[in-house]
Amino acid sequence: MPAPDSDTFGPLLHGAALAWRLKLDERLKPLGMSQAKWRTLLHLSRAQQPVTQSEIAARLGIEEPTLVNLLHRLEDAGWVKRASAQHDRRCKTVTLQRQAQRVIGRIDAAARDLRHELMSDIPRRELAVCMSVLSRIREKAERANGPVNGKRPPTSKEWPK
Amino acid sequence: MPAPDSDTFGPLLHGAALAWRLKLDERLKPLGMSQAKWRTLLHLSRAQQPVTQSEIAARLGIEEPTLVNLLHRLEDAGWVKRASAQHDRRCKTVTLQRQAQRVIGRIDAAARDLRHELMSDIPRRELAVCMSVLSRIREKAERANGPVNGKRPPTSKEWPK
DNA sequence: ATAAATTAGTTAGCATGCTAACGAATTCCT
DNA sequence: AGGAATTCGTTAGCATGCTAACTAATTTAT
Repeated sequence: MPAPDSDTFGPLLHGAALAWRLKLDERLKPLGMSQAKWRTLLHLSRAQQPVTQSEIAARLGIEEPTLVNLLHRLEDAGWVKRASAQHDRRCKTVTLQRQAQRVIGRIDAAARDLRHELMSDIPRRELAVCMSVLSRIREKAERANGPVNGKRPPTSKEWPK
Repeated sequence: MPAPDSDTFGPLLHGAALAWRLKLDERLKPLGMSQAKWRTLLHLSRAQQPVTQSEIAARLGIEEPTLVNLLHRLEDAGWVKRASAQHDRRCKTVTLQRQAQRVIGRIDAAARDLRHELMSDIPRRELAVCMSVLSRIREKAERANGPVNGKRPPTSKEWPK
């Protein structure tokens, strides 16, 4: 027996992540936002340079085809605009429309508020232990031997939360 | 400043949960399994009585329409069978086919192996701290005030992992 | 210089989740 | 008993992820 409660760690980890995500989604819904959308907008707002689609996909940890769909919806909703890049006609640069600039502050604030609500009264020492455990688990899960093939997931996702 | 690394806890939590799930999915893929499917099969295998669809949905933490689709795929693949219940003609009971019984042991073993690989060399005291932090966060995320409406998520999901 | 390889974006098709709206069966109330 | 409310399962339609296979453009290598 490695650890007393090892059998419930999985559900707990997934439950905590799920509850966090659902709560933020819930709060951002009135802004017409969903996780996929606001993550994309936040990333764009932080970029100094115009960004290409593959850069965004890599940063968000999703595949390009997934991003294409997402950008279509964001474009239809008037949040972003795509244009061909001059230096490389294969690329398209994605930029925020004016109205998107306005909501980004609200998205940021909601994420920050939630983070504080969820973690403010947890002693930082415990938080540090928890984070170190999670790091090791993520690390191992990303490197663990595959089933038969040695396939590897795309090493860690970014979460601008 | 509540905690030094509070800004990266969100990404870390989600990254760890994601990496864990991806790894298990990866290992079960050769069995023709995906998370949604093996979770359903595991639940059925543990039920003593025949189970109705709404019971399964509640246990898995998904909505009924979602389950309908999933059961269609499981039925097409020959894993489960549906039949109308006698006591209540609105209900259908779901039962495992013989071939499903055979893979359940393998699913269980894969989940157990992974759990041990990921957590075996983490000191149990640290694990306990981590779990207690995650519990508090999940708890709060599930109870935190909604955005405008007082909507509540369905309080914690089951993970037979 | 030009054929081969690579890269960026797209489309097609699937898996997994959701909400809304509905039909059929059952239960509840008077 | 009989109409109203509830419950179970379904369909329809959307959001978000994936892989595979394609086009167009650029870079690399001969």
